[in-house]
Amino acid sequence: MNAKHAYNAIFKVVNLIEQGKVASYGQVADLAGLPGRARLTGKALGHVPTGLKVNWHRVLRSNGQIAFPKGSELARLQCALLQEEGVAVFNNRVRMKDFQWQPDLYILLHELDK
DNA sequence: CGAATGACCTTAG
DNA sequence: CCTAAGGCCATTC
Repeated sequence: MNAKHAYNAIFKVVNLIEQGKVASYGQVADLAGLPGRARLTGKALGHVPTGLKVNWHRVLRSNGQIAFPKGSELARLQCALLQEEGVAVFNNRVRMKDFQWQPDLYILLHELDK
């Protein structure tokens, strides 16, 4: 599997995350068939092809923290986007217990197997 | 081609 | 709560 396919798989998984829910980089990597490559997820989200819409703001660190330094432009943006979707963000962080995405395995297999 | 660099993770202290 | 260390690996320099 080359990098291009990996990126596609990642984008696909990220776009499957439902509104009002969040997932971690590692979780996305796993579901995309890239176990142990959480960093690649971050890499991918940092190089989204222009014109392609990706729900990057629903992806957080495994502990629920936003991956950007607090106060940075991107952090503020991600915060705002999440709150618009009903996800409570406190001090640059989300309570994973309350908002973590529970993937629908049926849809997941159906979507990724093509 | 080797070294540095990340939108990371987990465990241990 | 925090730091440190070890693992991961595509991309860039």
